[in-house]
Amino acid sequence: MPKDRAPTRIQKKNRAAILEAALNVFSAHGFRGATVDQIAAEAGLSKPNLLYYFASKEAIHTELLSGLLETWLAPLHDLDETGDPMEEMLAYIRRKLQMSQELPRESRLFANELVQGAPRIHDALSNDLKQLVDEKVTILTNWMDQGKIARLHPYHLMFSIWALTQHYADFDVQVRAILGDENPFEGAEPFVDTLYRKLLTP
Amino acid sequence: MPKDRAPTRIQKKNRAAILEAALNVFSAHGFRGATVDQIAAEAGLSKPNLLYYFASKEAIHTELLSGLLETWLAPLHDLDETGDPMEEMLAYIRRKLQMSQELPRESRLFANELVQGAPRIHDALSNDLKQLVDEKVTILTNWMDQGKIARLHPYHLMFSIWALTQHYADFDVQVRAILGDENPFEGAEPFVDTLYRKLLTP
DNA sequence: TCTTGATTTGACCAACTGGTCAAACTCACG
DNA sequence: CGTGAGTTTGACCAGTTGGTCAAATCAAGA
Repeated sequence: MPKDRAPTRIQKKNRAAILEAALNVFSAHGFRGATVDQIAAEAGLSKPNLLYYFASKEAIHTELLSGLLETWLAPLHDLDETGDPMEEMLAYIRRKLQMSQELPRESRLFANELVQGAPRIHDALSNDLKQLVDEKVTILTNWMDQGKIARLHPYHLMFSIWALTQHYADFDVQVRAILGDENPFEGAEPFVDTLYRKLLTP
Repeated sequence: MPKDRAPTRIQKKNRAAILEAALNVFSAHGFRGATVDQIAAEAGLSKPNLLYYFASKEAIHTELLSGLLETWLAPLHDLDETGDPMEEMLAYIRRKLQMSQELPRESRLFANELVQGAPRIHDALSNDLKQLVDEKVTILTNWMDQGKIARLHPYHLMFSIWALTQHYADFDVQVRAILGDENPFEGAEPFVDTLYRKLLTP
C-alpha cells in the first residue's frame, strides 16, 4: 500500500479510476453482486494492483459512499430560509430531479444500500442525514406557521420529494419499459412542478 | 425431483416453506446476495433437500417473482372505470400504501430486481405491466377529458403513486432513521391522501 | 547513472457457492 | 407387515471469490 505521503500522480489517477469503476459496478449489481475482478477490469488494472490501492472491496465501497453522501445531500443544504418559500422548494425539487437524470448511478448506489437495510451506512442515516433533515424541517415548519406554504407533515413532505425524484433513477428500467421512446424527464419535470405547486399552495 | 402427479402433503408444505424463506432472503439481500444454504436453513431443510424441490436457485427466484406479480398488480386491476374517479384513485392509493405496510418483503423483492436493471423480469415489465398500465391510463385520460380529475400526464401520475407508496417499504430503514419512534404509516396515510386529493381536484 | 521507493503482476490460497449423487430413510397403502 | 415411491442427507465437486505474497518492473531524484 502507498505510504501516507502526498499522493503521487499515479496514485491520484488510479484511485480515481477505481472509484469510477466501482461506482459503475456497485450501482449496477449491489455490494454482494459486484466482484473485485470486475471493478479491476473496468478500471484497467489487475486485481492485485487494485488491492494495492484499496485494502479491500469493503474499503472501496465505504469510500465511495462517504465520498458521495455530501454530493447527494448538497441540494438540501442549499435550501435557504431567507428565500421565497415556494421558489426554494421548487428549486430543491428541480435540483433533485436533475440529479436523478445526471447522476443515476449515485442514486442507485444508495438505493441498493437502502433496500437491503443499509448495513453499511446506518450510522450516517441516523446521524448526518437525520440532523440535516431536522434542521431543514424546522425551516419548513416556520414557513407553514407563517402561512407561506400549506401545512403538511414536513417529514412526509421530504420523503415524497425523495421518492418522486429518485424513482426516475432507481427504477429507470420500469419507467422506460412503460414510457417506451418518450424521454422520462421531459414529462417528469412539469409533472413534479405542477404537483408541488398545487400541494404547497396554502 | 417429485413427479408431476398431484403434490403430496409433504411437497406442499416444503415448497411453501421454501418460497416463504426465499422471500425473506431474496428481499433482504437481492438475488446474488442470497445463498441457497441460507434459504435452506431458513426453511428448515438441508441444501440437497431444498434442491430436490426446486431445480436451482434461479428457479426459486423465478417462481417467487411470477407468483407474486399478480398480487402486486391486483390493486391496479381493481381500478374501476365506472366508479367515482376521485374515490377510485384514493382507494387505489390507499391499497398500495397498505401493501407497503403489510407486504414490505414483496415490495423490496421487486425493488431489488428493478434497481439492478430487472435482468429477470424485463419481459414481464414491457408486456404484462405495460399492457395493464396502458389500459388503466386510458381510463385516467377519459376521466381527465370529462373534467372529473385534474389533467396531468397520466403515466407520471402512476409513477408518482408507485414511488410514494413503495418508498415506505423499500426505504424503510431511512424513513425510520429519520422519524425515530413515530410510526411511518400513521403520518403517511393522511399525507398521501391530502396530496392526491389536492393534486387530482380539477 | 544509480538507487530507492512506488507500482505491477503471476501464482497461489482458503473459504464459499451452486449443484450432484448414491445411499439411506420414511411413509402410505395394499 | 412389506414394498415401492417419495424424501432426506453426507460426502463430494468444480467454479468463483476476496485476498496474499514474493518477485519483477518502473519512475524520479540525487
